[in-house]
Amino acid sequence: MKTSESRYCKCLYFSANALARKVEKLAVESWKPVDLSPSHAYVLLMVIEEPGVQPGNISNQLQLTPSTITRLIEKLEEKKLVTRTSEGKITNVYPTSKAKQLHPELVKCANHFGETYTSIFGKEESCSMVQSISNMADKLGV
Amino acid sequence: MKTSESRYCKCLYFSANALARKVEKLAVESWKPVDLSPSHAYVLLMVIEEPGVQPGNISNQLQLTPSTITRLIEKLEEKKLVTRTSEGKITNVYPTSKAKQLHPELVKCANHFGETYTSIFGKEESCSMVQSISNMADKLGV
DNA sequence: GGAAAGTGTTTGTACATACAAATGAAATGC
DNA sequence: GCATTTCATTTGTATGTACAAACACTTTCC
Repeated sequence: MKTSESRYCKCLYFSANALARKVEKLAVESWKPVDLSPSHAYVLLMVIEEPGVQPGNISNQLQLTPSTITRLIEKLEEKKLVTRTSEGKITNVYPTSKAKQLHPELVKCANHFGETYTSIFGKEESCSMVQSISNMADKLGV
Repeated sequence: MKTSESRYCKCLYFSANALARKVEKLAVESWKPVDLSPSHAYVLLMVIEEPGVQPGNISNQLQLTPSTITRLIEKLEEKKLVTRTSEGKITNVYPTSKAKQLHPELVKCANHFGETYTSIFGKEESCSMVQSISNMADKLGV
């Protein structure tokens, strides 16, 4: 069933959620090769590309709450992909060598994801829509 | 932090999710007066406006899986807002009188929600964005 | 220098949703 | 007319995320 066949498609509530869920599905598929969920994968990417990065920083970049980041990091720690060290009130997260080895694969998945939706929507369209969507999110405030 | 300040804002994954989460927050706020979550409220609206509607139909319109609809209906049943009757393999959902009394209030909340985001984005912009977002969701298939 | 306010992180808990499998009923095929 | 497939719904279970409170450390200010 197409979203546009729904009486409720005219409501931002459903369209925004429907889009997010479908994008999520696509993303999950893209990251299957590394056996990580999209969120875990992006956290790991950040940690690899900026070793020692702090949870609060990840939280800001990924637009997820600090508690969510803690949970994501816990999982990555279980998988021996990152380690945490605490000094004082701040925590630093570092990639393990296992994670570093995985880096190229992660990048490949990220690219694949991007290419998939770009090929569906077209290049211009993709960029402008992502831009507009980010803009809307911003306007809706913190 | 604005979405646009994130390095990852250029990725559809984050922008779509960030938007959905912020819209969700706004919607939750709008439906506080009737003490229902947005999804519950929309299911209830459908049931009131189309008494006897079937879960599968609700599922299609609201773009949520059948199991999710079952859960939403269960909650509404607990709250004495709907009743279910099964004949054969099909189930019909009916509003209680309590629910019917609530109808005007529900409509008010729905309108308030719509007006809120329209006033934030502007009328044209709102419509065209909802349209584009629905379109994108459609293009992402099933 | 000690109390109060602030900051970064984690923990407890709750909710929305999905997927997969189970159920129960109807339709189809041979 | 029974076996098989299909369909609508429900149940069991898992995941992703958030909020609120707790914690641990820092900074500020008198």
